[in-house]
Amino acid sequence: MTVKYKEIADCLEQEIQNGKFDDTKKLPTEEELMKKFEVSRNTIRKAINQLVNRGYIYQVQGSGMFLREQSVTDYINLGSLRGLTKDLAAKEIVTKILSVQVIEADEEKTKKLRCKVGAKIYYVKRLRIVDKEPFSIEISYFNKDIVPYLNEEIASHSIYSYLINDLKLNISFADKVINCEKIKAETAELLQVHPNDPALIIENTVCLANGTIFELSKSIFHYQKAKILNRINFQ
Amino acid sequence: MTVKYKEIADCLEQEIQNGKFDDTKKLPTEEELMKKFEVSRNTIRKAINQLVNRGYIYQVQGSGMFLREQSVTDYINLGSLRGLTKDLAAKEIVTKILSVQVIEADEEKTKKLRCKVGAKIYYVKRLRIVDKEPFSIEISYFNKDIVPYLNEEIASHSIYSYLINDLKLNISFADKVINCEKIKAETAELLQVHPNDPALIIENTVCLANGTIFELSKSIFHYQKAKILNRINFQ
DNA sequence: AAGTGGTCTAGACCACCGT
DNA sequence: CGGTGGTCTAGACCACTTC
Repeated sequence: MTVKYKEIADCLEQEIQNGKFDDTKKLPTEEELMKKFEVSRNTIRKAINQLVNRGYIYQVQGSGMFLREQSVTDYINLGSLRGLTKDLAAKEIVTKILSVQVIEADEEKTKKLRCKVGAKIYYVKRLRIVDKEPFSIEISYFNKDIVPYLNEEIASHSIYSYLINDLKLNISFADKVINCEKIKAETAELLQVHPNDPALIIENTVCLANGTIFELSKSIFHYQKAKILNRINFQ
Repeated sequence: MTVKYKEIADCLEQEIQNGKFDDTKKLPTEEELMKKFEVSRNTIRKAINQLVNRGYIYQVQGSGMFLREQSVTDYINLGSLRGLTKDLAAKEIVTKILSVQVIEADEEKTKKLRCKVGAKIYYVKRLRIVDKEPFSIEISYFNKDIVPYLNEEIASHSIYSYLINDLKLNISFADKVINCEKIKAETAELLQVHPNDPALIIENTVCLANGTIFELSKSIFHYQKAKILNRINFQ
């Protein structure tokens, strides 16, 4: 991960977050950045491209690179694959474990996780509490071939930190399907809403860099508390 | 728009959609594509990058480029900025105009559209009907400086086709905020659901390449019919 | 006309996958 | 080990914005 363009992107991201360009809303030119970081133009452009994709800036040909409006806190960031802990870093997040166990894949899980019937998978159900109020229910299934170990201790913090930093998993891409439904009675009770109230749902299929599916998850959000932000660029 | 890498990306996209690589689920190597299209490696890689961002393929270092699982046509594609007509191309879409008029910006619109108080803006309210059933209500506000003309005729087809192909607007990026709410009585009636049923909401702020905001919109979707798909890549 | 981003080339070397 | 993608460089020319 010691790659020049990512280091530059992370550095600039930090500077943006620290408000370094807030007065002009404008970044240095590509030439200036080339000199500052002592790299070629393509490397600068690749770093810049990261910031564009992360939703921080936009580029105007002939004019420059400018900050995008609005802070990104308080929203679930659909574009990141980092989990709630990172999205809502400014808030206090408590996780209550409802279940962590190894189960055998039934036919549906086999199909969705693309594993064999009877393969071992981790089943994790958690209640996420944000600023002391119930925020979401998260039900996850992990392929045990890829996530060989998991326990309540790990699940009560950030599973994604564990997967990335400890297991060194190379998480690469995901499909996310969003819809809304009437909430079921048992879930409603956990989220402290009424049965048949709305619920915002995100279903996730997450893959490693080699294309292997390693996680399925379903998150059910409190309809008054969860807002999803997605910044997109036309291509 | 006659740019090599985009032409190559569009060509490969077409081939993917035509099922050309369905047997192996694998694309030709970069070298093969360089020869086929007679361009440099960087240009091929830029084209490939488009396909990755559009959610068609993933790359595995040392191994090759592979198709992602088929994206179904029944989803609203959050990553595109093309409007419902393109997202649900396989379906019959009918648009019923509820209102098209020029209004003056109030304080709230002024702030969100970043225009002057009293500036002229188009207000468009439409009911979208998919396969003969009510699907969504779309309320849009366009800055009249940028969209000088609009009428029922245009609004009853694809506004985005008009903006891109006729007005030659350079639509570039957008913020999308998704949440869900209890639906209000008047909207419920239009979508043929019950008051207080769930509603899936997408609020959109859309910008041109130079950063100007030109559209605000709010789409209220039928909770049982709308599903949003988002394909993301970890960066 | 000067400044700044967008496209494209040619070539080098590295990192990872599979045999 | 050969094949294949990932990173990086140096330089050229084009397109758009701004003055």
